[in-house]
Amino acid sequence: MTATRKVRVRFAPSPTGGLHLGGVRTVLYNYLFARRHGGDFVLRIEDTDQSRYVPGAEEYIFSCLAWAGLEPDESPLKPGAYGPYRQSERKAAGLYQQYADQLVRDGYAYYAFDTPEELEKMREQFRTEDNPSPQYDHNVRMEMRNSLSLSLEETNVLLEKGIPYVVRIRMPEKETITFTDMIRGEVSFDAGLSDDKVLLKADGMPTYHLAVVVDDHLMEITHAFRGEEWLPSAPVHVLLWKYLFGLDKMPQWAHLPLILGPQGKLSKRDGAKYGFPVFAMNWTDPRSNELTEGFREKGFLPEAFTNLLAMLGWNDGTEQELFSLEELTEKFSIDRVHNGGARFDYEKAKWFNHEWIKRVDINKLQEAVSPLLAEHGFDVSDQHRVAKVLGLVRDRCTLLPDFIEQAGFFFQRPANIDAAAVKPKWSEAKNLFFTELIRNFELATLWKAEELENNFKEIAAANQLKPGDVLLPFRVMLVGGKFGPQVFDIAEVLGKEETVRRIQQALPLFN
RNA sequence: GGCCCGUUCGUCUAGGGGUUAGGACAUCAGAUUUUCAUUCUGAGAACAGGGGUUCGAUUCCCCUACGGGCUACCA
Repeated sequence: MTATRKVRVRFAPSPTGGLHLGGVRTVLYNYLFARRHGGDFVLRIEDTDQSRYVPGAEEYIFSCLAWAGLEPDESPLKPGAYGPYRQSERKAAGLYQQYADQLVRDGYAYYAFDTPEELEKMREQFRTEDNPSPQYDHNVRMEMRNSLSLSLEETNVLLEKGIPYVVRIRMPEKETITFTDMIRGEVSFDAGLSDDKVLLKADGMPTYHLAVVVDDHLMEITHAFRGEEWLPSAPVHVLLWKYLFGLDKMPQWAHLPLILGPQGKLSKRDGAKYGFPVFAMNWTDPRSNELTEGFREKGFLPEAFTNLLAMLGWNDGTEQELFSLEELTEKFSIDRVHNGGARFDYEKAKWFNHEWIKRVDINKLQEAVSPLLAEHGFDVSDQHRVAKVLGLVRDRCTLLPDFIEQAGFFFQRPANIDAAAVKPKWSEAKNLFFTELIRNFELATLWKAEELENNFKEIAAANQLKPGDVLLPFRVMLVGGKFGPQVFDIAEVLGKEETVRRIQQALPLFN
């Protein structure tokens, strides 16, 4: 690793469906690392499996990153000097075949002509209780149909006849592969235990194994982050680097701990099962029409989302837990990433969101909440007023949709008045009080919370009532129920006319 | 089955040879807010087990257990 190389990292999702928590966290760590080191963050689309192509999945990934504020420096949408950024296009440009050929030529890989049926037959044949999943490895490769077991002539005949083939890596029988992972330190594998992975498929497409090495090289990637589930195939990649480009050029690997669900690796199924989102945004599978909920639609702020993701496996060594993206950029370091998998805790996730709703810039809050309010038919044309309302109720909202309930009465007269909360303690004195209050309010010239409260208390005293006796009825009149912020603040925002009208309309319900 | 990774309160984690093992979420109990939420205070709650190494291990090493991942012409 030459220290002088510019840091370049990449996130390489396959566009096969929604983008889940773990994926976004990988993006986040990539992004943070790139920013921290003045490097580039590249988004590369791993669409080498045509059979798994899902329309819309790619666009969906772009939107998720945009929403989370984790925009790449280079991507299919924003090509840099290392394009194309889709592997299907890179394949079309002939980028992979030559390396597969080179490997075969050098004896590190071979052609294999086995059909899927033959492979299945082999697995069945060798499957025992002790070996439930037989591999295509050095133990069996000489019994299969490939350029190792066949003579050169036989191989050439098959090749000339156009018999479909794949290129497989020839894993060395006795070799220990060791490399240093940024998170785990030194890890080593016995190469002979791994199977001869397919590098190039029969359709000419590379598999992930070939593509990731070739592309990381061509794109000059210096640090490669990915989930821990990739660790077992890392020796294949290391070997490929050694054969093709040299270990000194290999990026530094960092295998991120997994994000676990209630049981095992977090899956989209967990979301529906336990009632929390697992994708960044809502995703509807175009085939099954099945909807998987996203954090955005559930009502999370992007600030909270990135914050909680960052804390799932990383901390800065202090007791601070609330970090803006800017702060994270400043403080993130890969060696403070925890090794163990982290179980996702939705309760804590909500806490993060609550905190961010309380502290985020009011303009950003407005941006996120106004559309929601508008959707519910509330008039949000007066943005100044909306800001005031949000400021008043934000403390009591954990998820964005909570604003509908918490702020709704500012925009719409309550449909139901909780008279039952008031009636048992209602009295003629109170009725008189409110009649007088209406008169007083109608004449008010200064419509300010403080002023209103003073008037309110004076009138109460004049009627031999304690303010507390009439505060709750007043609240119920304005809000409809026993909730909401300071009642005089509410009255101020509601305005004179509306406040008076609500008192007038509710009063008969208590008598 | 094989291989790999991991293991501190229920959860996310700090710490690291000698600490009352710290914080946060959640839970419970109080206080404040004449609504609710916020806020505040407090409580209970953890080093998986066994061997070493050491004057001393939660911390270092080994084994076991447990958890997880991988074991496709998927990524």
